[in-house]
Amino acid sequence: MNRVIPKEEKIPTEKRLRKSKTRTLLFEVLSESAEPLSILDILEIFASRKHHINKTTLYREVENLVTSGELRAVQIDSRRVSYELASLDHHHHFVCTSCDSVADIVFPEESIEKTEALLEKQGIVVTHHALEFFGVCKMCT
Amino acid sequence: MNRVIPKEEKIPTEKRLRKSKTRTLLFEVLSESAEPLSILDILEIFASRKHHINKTTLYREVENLVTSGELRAVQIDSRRVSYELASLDHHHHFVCTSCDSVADIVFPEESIEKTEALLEKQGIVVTHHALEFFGVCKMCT
DNA sequence: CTCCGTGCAAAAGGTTTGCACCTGG
DNA sequence: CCAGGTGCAAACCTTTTGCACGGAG
Repeated sequence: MNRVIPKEEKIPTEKRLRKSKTRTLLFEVLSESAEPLSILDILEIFASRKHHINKTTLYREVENLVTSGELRAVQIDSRRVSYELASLDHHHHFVCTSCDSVADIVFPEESIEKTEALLEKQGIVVTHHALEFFGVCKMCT
Repeated sequence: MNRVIPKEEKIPTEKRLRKSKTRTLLFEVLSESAEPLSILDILEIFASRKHHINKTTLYREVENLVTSGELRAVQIDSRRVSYELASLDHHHHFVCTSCDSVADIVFPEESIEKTEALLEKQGIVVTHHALEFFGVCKMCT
């Protein structure tokens, strides 16, 4: 796992994150995963690796990393939020409604950019967008 | 030939929905609303109209209507699901992360259709998609 | 008379909070 | 030391389930 950690510009409100086994393992697990993981997924994987971690702690850890911009929250399942590395290239998801698997999708962004430009012209600030496709994957048909 | 005696099994037919004050009011409220409503929103509106309705009942009612294809579930807030009339033209949403308001967005579908065709060619069945833009609306800037 | 609509209580399941203690820098 | 990391219990909030009854068709 080779991650470049951006030099901090010492913004007073920002937490300085320390090293911790949990955080290291979290990045490891996320970069090995082909799809975004929910808190409960991560908890399970941690357990299988004999790293005992409290659920609450993990929730807080993940929130820290989302705030600091290292993780991205992804809403795939209406019941739970999943997370992926923010360092991944911008992409979208295909979600199989049968087995809940998730695959990355590349999508030409021009039309999205055009729409965003249109919105900006109306005085709206667009920060990000999400595009998901739903259906049945090859394995499930 | 060992002819199997046909069982009087009910083929899972759809529920026949009866008339009910709740359902009528639900459609009324949803068609008057400019944005998708969550269960709790609806409950509040019902209360303001002096129509007492149990939360559980509403959950079930809405689920029935989603199943029968009259409502569409929309995931805008990670914490709760919202609903809109399925009879609305296909569209997407802009969500203001400051005031949580939602506006409909028209978006050229060609690129999405192209991507869907590509997926179908890979043996994937695409049933639907969702596209949301997030940012700050005019009122909040 | 048979489903569907409804209410109430309680459970379920994901997420957050409060408090206390530990620990890296 | 001190702020961040951690654990535990309990609260919170949305959604689901079980059970019972009444009413439309």
